[in-house]
Amino acid sequence: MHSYTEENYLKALFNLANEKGEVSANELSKRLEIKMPTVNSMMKKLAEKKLVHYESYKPLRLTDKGKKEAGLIIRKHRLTEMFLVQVMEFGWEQVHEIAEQMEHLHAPDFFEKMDAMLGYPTIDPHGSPIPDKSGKISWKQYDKLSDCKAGDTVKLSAVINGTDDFFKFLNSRGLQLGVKIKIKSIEVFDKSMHVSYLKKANETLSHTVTERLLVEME
Amino acid sequence: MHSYTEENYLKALFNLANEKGEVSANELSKRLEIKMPTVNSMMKKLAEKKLVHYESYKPLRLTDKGKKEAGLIIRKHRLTEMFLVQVMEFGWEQVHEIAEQMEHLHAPDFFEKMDAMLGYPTIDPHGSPIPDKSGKISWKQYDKLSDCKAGDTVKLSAVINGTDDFFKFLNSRGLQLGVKIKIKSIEVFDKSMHVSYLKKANETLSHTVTERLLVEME
DNA sequence: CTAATAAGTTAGAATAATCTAACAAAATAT
DNA sequence: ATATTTTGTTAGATTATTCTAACTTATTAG
Ligand SMILES: [Mn+2]
Ligand SMILES: [Mn+2]
Ligand SMILES: [Mn+2]
Ligand SMILES: [Mn+2]
Repeated sequence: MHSYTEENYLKALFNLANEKGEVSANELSKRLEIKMPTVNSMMKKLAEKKLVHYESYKPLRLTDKGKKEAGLIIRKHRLTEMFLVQVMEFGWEQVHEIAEQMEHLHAPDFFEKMDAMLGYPTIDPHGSPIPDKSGKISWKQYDKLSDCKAGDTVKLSAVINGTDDFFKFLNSRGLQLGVKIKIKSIEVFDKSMHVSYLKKANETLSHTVTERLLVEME
Repeated sequence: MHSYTEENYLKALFNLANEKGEVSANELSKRLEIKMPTVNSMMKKLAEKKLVHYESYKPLRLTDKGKKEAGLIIRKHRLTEMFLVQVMEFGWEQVHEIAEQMEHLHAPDFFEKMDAMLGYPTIDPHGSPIPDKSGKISWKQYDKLSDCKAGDTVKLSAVINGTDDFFKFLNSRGLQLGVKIKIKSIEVFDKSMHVSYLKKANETLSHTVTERLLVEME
């Protein structure tokens, strides 16, 4: 079995690879807030365990085994978040920190039960896909709201880089997953969008916001 | 904050103190399956942190602070067990191992929510008291079934030293908390009891069993 | 009341995870 | 094409948790 520490490295590697393609030791170090030499030796250790491909001065890559392990940890994280929201009635802004700890539990029955209680969900409360039991993720084709044009009508489907503050902002504007948003116009100046949704006829969303909202075209 | 490791020492000290009164380094070492010298240095470390009273060659004692910390960990353990049984429909024999891990989560909101969902329970699924929010435990006055006399009618209120196998044995006999048991006779030879309860007119319980069942007199 | 046994302690070593300082390689900017 | 900066690596140290071997104190049995 892998330690709590090793699991956090795997998960960070997996997430960085999906965000940026290649993963450098430097990015990993920043993401985990752990100094480079520590990361470097951990990479050698994970390479020993056949979880990472490591070659001096080359970008870091997870092996298939590493990807699977990471996927299974992320599965536990996202199932937990879904459980906390659906069953325990937490807000979507409250669940990440708790899931960050619970993802390290070694309790297959517990997560099986969660999964069943939730009806085998495929996305978490923030719209991110839940990896299957073999650790595989199926990515949806979402667009950033910031890449849409005036006149488009879209459905809010996922939130990325969601911090506590950002979720609170979305709550205060009544923005939840599933909400239909109509883009009325876009300011050339600062790329802010004038949109309407639900009972709101005219809301303004800054580029900082629209960049973090993933939508599906209607 | 205390490490996972330190928390397990505190909990073991607390439980041993309640079972046996005084706690020796030797017993603690056996309970935790950690060698004596390791336990010895951990005791010095916990003494530094004012969690344990340590004097060479004297029995170990938790400080008030230590008792409180231990109580709060046990609170999390037992709330978790109750949640797993009541909300997630696990069997009482399945929950201890999961709770053993979850008791170390640092997530006050999570346990608050559990507590509320359960209606602020005072006992766990095995009949053990759940410490309050200040870590205090209120002990109930239970008797061992093995200490009762022929003719007594009692209510099964708690199970001690409950292993997986023991819970499965109780399940197979339909013995749950709350069941009314009438003691028909006791074998002098081996102290086994002939009892009746529910629809069972004549069951035999060995001393090994009756010793682990705590009951209330009717 | 010794002698033997059990319990507790000290010393020294190992592994995991982290750090800082120093050095090497690769990438970037004149 | 060099100089500078950034990135990656190595070396050496630190803290936490554990161990075995050796020694000391306390308890128990004759
Ligand atoms: Mn999350
Ligand atoms: Mn984590
Ligand atoms: Mn338990
Ligand atoms: Mn534990």
